[in-house]
Amino acid sequence: MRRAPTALSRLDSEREAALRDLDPLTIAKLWDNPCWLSFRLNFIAFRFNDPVYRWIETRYGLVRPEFVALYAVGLKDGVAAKNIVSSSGLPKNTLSRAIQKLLQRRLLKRETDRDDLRSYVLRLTSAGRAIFDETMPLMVQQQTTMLGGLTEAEQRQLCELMDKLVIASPTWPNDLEQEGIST
Amino acid sequence: MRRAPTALSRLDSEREAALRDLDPLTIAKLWDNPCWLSFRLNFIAFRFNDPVYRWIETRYGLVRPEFVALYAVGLKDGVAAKNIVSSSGLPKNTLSRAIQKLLQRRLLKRETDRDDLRSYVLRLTSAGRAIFDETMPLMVQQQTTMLGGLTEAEQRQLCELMDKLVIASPTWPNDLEQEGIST
DNA sequence: TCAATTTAGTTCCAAATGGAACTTGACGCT
DNA sequence: AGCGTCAAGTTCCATTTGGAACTAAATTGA
Repeated sequence: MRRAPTALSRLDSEREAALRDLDPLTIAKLWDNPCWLSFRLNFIAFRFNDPVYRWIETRYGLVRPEFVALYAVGLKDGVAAKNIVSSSGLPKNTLSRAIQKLLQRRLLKRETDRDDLRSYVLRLTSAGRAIFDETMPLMVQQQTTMLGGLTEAEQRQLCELMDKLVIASPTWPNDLEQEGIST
Repeated sequence: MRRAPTALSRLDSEREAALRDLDPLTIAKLWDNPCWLSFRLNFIAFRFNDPVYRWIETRYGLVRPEFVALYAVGLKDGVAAKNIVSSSGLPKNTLSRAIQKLLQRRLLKRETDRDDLRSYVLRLTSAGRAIFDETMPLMVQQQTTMLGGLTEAEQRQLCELMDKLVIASPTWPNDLEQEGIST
């Protein structure tokens, strides 16, 4: 199933075969599209997210924002809703509801933050941790599958290039501006 | 797969400053997250999509699936709804409605496909083309801004690495499997 | 120190969403 | 040809979504 990184010649024939499986519009979005970054990001992200979230939904009955919250707390114990909002981009009311649901289902617990009484400190219950621990390897497996066509070095490169983008992201504008606001 | 922070000898001070602007949870998702690919994809995609779609919505009153459809037809004249579905991942009923709306607003026209009477051939009207032409440079500008922190060579690398992923995508499973289905 | 503003999280409700069933046409297969 | 299955696009409807207004707490600043 999983192949070792392939030689260029081998890749070519596989590549031909794979291209035949892509929709013609997908081909156009790849190679005849000035917005190459956006398409590749959204397409690859979708191919990761879609199987993962469908599996989580059928397995645990958790919808996407719920799992986003659970995963975030699993990664970093004690975060607040605001952190999940700013790292995920989901609207805060959606996350508020997701967290309520997780509290009801006892997958999450929370206590008010002593330093800021508006805020709550979130933690996983053991039931929540169990879901996190069971899901993580499957997500990693999906990632491994997706990266299977790249060499180790290429995987590292990709990771580092995307790192740079995320790190630079605070300097990007939050709104498109059509024309410079005149001086 | 755990990753060490990217080594950036010279830009350390800038990097420090940028890191201070990232949410602590974002930092954890970057460097303490086995699913590094998923996070980076979704985060960067969001930072592109969010400003772009908000601008398009306020400027033209087009919601996301509507613009997805318009953009697709702009890129490749004569596509059918099914192509947009498979290249975008949006559900087909959502796209059906989006296309209806664009037809009503005379941004799109369609004729039945002679070779398949179930299907329609979609084209932009000149009004639709005008929107496409006005939006494209702004999207490219946003992309240029986002890639501004990478060298030309790095941008090319990123593009090529993501290419390989998209090309390999037809071999990826559409569903997560917990245990191998025996051979 | 105390109004004025901002921030964390919640609630409200109109609108968007997407699964499932449906319609119509294409494509087997015998 | 005739029958069963599949595919393109639409419609139905229960659920989800997210903007906006809200509450309460923190912060600013004069």
